[in-house]
Amino acid sequence: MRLSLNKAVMGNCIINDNKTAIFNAFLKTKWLKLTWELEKILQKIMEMDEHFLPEDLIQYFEQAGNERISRATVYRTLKLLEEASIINSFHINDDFKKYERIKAHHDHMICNECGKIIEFYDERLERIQKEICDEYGFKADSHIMNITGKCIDCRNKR
Amino acid sequence: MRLSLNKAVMGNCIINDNKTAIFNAFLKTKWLKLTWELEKILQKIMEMDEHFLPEDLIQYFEQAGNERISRATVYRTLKLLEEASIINSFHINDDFKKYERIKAHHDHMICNECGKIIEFYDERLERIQKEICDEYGFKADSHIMNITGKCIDCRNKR
DNA sequence: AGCCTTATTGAGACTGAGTCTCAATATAAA
DNA sequence: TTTATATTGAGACTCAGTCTCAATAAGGCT
Ligand SMILES: [Mn+2]
Ligand SMILES: [Mn+2]
Ligand SMILES: [Zn+2]
Ligand SMILES: [Zn+2]
Repeated sequence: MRLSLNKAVMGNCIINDNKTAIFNAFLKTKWLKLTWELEKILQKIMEMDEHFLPEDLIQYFEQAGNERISRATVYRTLKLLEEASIINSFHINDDFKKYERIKAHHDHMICNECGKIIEFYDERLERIQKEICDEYGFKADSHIMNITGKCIDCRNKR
Repeated sequence: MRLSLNKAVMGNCIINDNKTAIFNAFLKTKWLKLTWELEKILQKIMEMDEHFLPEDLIQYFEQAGNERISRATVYRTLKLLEEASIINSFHINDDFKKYERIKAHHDHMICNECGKIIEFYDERLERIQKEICDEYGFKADSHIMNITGKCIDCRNKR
């Protein structure tokens, strides 16, 4: 199914949805075009669980009743959204790449018993990281910090 | 090629090589057997670059002139060595899983221009992580912290 | 040293996440 | 509306990693 980006759709997204406007601005800088598919994918990401797999989106857009978008387009769009700093990706252990919407920067604790992901942010950690980078003359542009172990709930079970 | 684990080989490895002894002890706890292949793989890892890919080992053991060990065995052995805490794995960005020998714990800065990996260790970082985990009642058993950006050499080129 | 149970090996088939191709189609700027 | 350029989807493809299974090796026991 191919729909055109008519005024009604534009009215929903470009005017009212901040994220779509940001994404469109990003696309313009690279002479890329905003399509109906990109909008739908971004919209779906916004209503989904914060941490998701590409496969989650692919399945959604394969389900009868939902708009159909191909796996190729889903992957292409995820790359663009990451470049546009709207989403973020990271690996948990051996598994696949996971994505999350970018809100404020945070790090992760991952329970290897129940799989729960706890987000935290600590100013001291960030400051010290900055100091260490300065010592090495390293200009950081991002970092990932994942702590794995056992969450409080799983520890209490027993 | 299949060789038996004769006394000469044992003499080289089990008696003299601390790591092989440790690995063997680990294997015993799981009723697994120490084979000539496992020894060769561990030995090769010890003489290789500190950060390596499974594919590096596979290629080595496929080269004419070297002992032949299958890709299945390489992958199986890497898993065992990781379980035995002799090696460690982590992801850099989108890429594959990388392994490294475990020495002392350290974190990584990764230059996304030249690919260089800088290792560092900072007591303050570790202490604060511990404090944060305590706050959440989270029992950490490991963490990965990778900072990506531009190293000093790449910054000076220009 | 030899027996015997159990674990390991390698060839190659297989899986599945992610990429690529290309003709048909949509976008956006003029 | 026209036109140049970007995007899409179907499905082939890649390739890291896993699995299968018959042949073989390890090592505990006597
Ligand atoms: Mn998160
Ligand atoms: Mn390292
Ligand atoms: Zn848990
Ligand atoms: Zn560099």
